[in-house]
Amino acid sequence: MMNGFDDIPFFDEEPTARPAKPDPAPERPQAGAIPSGLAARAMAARQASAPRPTYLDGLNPEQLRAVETLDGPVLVLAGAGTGKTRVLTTRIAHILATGRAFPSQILAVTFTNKAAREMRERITHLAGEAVEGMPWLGTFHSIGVKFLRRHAELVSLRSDFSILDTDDVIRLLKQLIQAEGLDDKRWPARQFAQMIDGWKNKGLDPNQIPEGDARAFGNGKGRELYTAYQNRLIGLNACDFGDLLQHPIRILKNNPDILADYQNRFRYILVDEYQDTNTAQYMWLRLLAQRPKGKNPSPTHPHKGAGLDAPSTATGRNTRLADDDFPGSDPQVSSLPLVGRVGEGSSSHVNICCVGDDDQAIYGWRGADIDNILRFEKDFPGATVIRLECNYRSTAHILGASGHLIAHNEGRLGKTLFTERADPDDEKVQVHASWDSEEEARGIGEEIEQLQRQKHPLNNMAILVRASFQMREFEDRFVTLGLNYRVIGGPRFYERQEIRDAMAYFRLVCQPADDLAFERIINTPKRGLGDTTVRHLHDYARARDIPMLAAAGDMVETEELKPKARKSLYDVVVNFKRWSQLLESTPHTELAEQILEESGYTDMWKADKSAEAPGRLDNLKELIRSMEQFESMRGFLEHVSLVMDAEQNENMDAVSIMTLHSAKGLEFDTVFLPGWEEGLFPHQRALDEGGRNGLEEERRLAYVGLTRAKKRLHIWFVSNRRIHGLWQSTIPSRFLDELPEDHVEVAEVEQSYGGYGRNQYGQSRFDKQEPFSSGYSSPGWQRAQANKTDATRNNWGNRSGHQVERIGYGEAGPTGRVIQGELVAKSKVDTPSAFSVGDRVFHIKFGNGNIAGIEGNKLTIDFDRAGQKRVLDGFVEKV
DNA sequence: GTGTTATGGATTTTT
DNA sequence: TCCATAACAC
Repeated sequence: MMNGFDDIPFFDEEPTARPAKPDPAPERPQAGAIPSGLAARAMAARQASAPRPTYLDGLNPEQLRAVETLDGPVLVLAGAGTGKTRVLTTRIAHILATGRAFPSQILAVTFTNKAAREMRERITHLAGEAVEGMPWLGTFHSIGVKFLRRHAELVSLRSDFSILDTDDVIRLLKQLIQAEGLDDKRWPARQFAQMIDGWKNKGLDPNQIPEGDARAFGNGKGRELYTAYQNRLIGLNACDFGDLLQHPIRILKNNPDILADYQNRFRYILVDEYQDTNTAQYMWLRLLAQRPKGKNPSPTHPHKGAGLDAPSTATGRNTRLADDDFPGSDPQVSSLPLVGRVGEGSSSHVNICCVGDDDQAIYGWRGADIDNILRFEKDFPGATVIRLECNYRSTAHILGASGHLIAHNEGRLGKTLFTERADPDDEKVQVHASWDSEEEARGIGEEIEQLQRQKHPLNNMAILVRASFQMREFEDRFVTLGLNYRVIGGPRFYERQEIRDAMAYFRLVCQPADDLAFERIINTPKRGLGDTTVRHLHDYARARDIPMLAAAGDMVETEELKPKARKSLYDVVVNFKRWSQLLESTPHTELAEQILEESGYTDMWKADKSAEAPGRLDNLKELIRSMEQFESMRGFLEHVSLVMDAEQNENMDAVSIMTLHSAKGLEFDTVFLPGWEEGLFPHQRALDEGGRNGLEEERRLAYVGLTRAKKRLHIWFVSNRRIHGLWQSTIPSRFLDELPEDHVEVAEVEQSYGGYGRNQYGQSRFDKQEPFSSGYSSPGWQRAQANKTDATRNNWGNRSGHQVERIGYGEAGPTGRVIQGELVAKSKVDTPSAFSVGDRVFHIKFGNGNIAGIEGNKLTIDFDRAGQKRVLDGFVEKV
């Protein structure tokens, strides 16, 4: 099987020693010419006798080493809360300050826009304005776009290509699937979109995908469909997200001169969150991090004498370096006097610095390959590996608990975090048991209110859940309590229907070939242009290989359409023609408003009587407002396609609710982790689909959760949870067993709730809870343990009495406890229910009742006290 | 061409 | 249970 990067040579293929570089004596800056900020500090740094620059103050020895080891490959293993971002930003400041590179010669990649933004801000803070000229600081995707806009023609695109989001992609794929004569229900476009995404994450084009993969979809037509999709994208002058990396890789591979150009340009490469890189990103990095081949234009000092602040110091010019002014291309720059210690960075290795934490790799499911970080030293021979293990975030208890948990994973690079903080008042990690998710939400609400009474800001608290369905219960509870909360993640501004519709109008005006935009809005608002008309247009356009808008322009001249549709379509065509003409002459916000007005789009929502309509109109206004910050409509569209998020209201004091995934990188004084039950966390599907690796990723996710907390960490689990409308009894997460006793205690269960079901139908397992300090010996805990083995049979997705596959480590873990039932396979067989209608049964949560109906293994039961509920048959017993 | 009922599926998510 | 999407009737 081709892996797509056989032809990328390794770094050490060219072991030739670099020529000796000039090492000019630093010049003394001229009095009065000293600019503020970075340059001044840089100059100070350059003087042998001068004290070390202030931006290095306060770094610990490892951090300092990570900042100052500028030559050759460096892997910084930065544990949670060890100052990763600080190292990264200081390192860049240091490179700039020592004059080793221009801002435009540094490639710094992140995964999210947020991380890129933060990095830019912090470098600016450290280094002053010079960094605003860092054109190659951004996400993999934004850098990919920038590259691709320049070289689009090499992959048959025009530089004004549009970027499709997942929604567009799915609609397009659906068309293609139907065009192949396949049943789009049997072969869902959504699933195929994920497959394509997976292939692109691995850097595979249609010819390279494994035969098995190709056959697995669409009656064996996977490869044809993928090919057709790529062709269609070119036809649409569009890219999907994967292409933003795929196309650049292809361009770099096929054009050695371009590759060499960029290899020369990027003197320093920095990568954030390296553990999350996928294969394609790895390939791209590896291409760029190679030594230029062949006719090497003196890589040692490609820009003679171009120390960073040479221009700014000497002339005051160029404090903001434009995109293209990398040294050598600008005679003014390259003729400036030699100032910095240029060329010192040269060695036999490339200056790539990757920062990451293998213990926080939680994106395997979307193509991230944790092996990239585990393999670093092999990939980059002679690499310096620096471990940041001093944690500045959490208490010793939190650190102890999380470290103990993550130690259960195999295949780690291995770090042990420590803290210098030792406060006897720090509380241990608390584990709370509750009866069901409602009580869980109540309990956490109480705790929050308690903290609030002690004047702790809500902004410093967060609830981190495994799956987003868990959020609702908290929201409901907080609404009744009148407690401010903020949901992070969730549906985003630019994904709202009205925003996407409006954007489709704008897209079509800027890019008349954007058929997907055309199809989205041609009948929005309703114009009587339904499926049949669209199909006509589609066929016409396909037959002549022209965009649909153009086809519409043609067809209104013919008699093919019914008069009504024809008139309607004519109006649309004329409108778009007019708007396109106004594009250059009218201010873009004005034009945007005009488009939404004249198309009848805003009227559509004004006429809508539903509750959401006014909100949607507000959103449209907000959209126009946010356009103001951009120079043109095109610039705005580009921004939106890459930056899908819009900032939240941060002025309000509110508890944050989010998934564990979106919590990565954040920290809070108090963190609540609800839902630590088998099946939910670790999630059953992760176990089913990912096996041991899946479990380890779940454990890393748990580790991420634990390490978000600075002072207080409260973990909760429930005995009963409703999943897909069915009540199921649950058992505590195995991760709870993996927490060390000396840092954890079981919180007292407050009796005040008197929740329904609790004392009526028997005691909760944790009613008589004793703290962990007495060992895991409390009756409740023992019962839970007993239940655990027992309940494995009745576990999620498992039907009563089915066979259970046990794959254990077999060995005692660090707790000294044997982990059993490591993975619980999902049963696929539906055995007929052993119950019949009318049977009298007992359920642990709802008590006694009579079976009213049976569908497979799902029972509908009329309970004496709880009313009618649906439960799985495994959770009731005959009485 | 549009409004209403059935069906099925239901981690995690960035760009 | 609950949501989105899809087939169906008007």
